[in-house]
Amino acid sequence: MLISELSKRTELSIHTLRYYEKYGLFKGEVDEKVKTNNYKHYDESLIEKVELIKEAKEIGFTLAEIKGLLDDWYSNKLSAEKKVEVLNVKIAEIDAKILQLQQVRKFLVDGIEDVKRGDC
Amino acid sequence: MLISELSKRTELSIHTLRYYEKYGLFKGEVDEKVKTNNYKHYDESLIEKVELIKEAKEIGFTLAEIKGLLDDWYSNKLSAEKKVEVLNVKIAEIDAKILQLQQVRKFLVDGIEDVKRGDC
DNA sequence: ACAAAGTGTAGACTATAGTCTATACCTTGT
DNA sequence: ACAAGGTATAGACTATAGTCTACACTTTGT
Repeated sequence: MLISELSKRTELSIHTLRYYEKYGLFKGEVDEKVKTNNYKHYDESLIEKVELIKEAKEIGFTLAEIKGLLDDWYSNKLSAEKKVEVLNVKIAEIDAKILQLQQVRKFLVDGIEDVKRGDC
Repeated sequence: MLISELSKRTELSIHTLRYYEKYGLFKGEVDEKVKTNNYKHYDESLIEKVELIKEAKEIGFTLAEIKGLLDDWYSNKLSAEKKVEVLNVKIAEIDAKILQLQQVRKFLVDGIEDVKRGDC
């Protein structure tokens, strides 16, 4: 698919997608058979990858971190053990974030109790 | 306490604290009895408030959102019902974030399974 | 009394992550 | 064939959240 379809299906602007591509989060392929243009084609599987990027961003990972993870993942320079290790580090980071969220959540729930008791 | 103590105890730089103060997240009080300077004094209770700001930031709230919440909270313009409502909205946002984290976590855990099965 | 360290303000600078504009070329429908 | 719309690239611009510098004044230790 071309950039506009990718944009529609991922609900990211063409600008943002190009920014991500230039950043190195993914890349499209120019059809070598076509000499008249250099339109880039994006694979069906990219949809899922972009969705993951979106999720990762929303939960607070930076583009640099996401790129690092994707690079490691698709490099084939990493052994299976290393890949598992990389993933476990990220899982630990996520668990830490979940804990923080639960702390702030508790703070807010306590706040509601205070209000209901008239302490505020 | 003065700014340097606040900085040490919150582990935020003086620059950042001044930025937050100027942003309106909190404010120090100038001692009216002292005419020679306009050093600002910060209340003991601010430590906890700043910690909350730090937590909220880390879990992805922007300064604008945090300011909105704090303003509502300390405004006394809100009825108890409104306050509870505001808090419930934030709790719902946090729950959504936790769900997202769990989704990405699952993705990574599945990734580990793939690696272990040799799919990657 | 003097130097060193603390405080306040303003404004410049940086990094991250876009977002937009201009320009030029290409494709498609009629 | 031609207008309308799609694509690529480069570079300018924006917003958020700091971070740093310069300058002036104040406080404190010796």
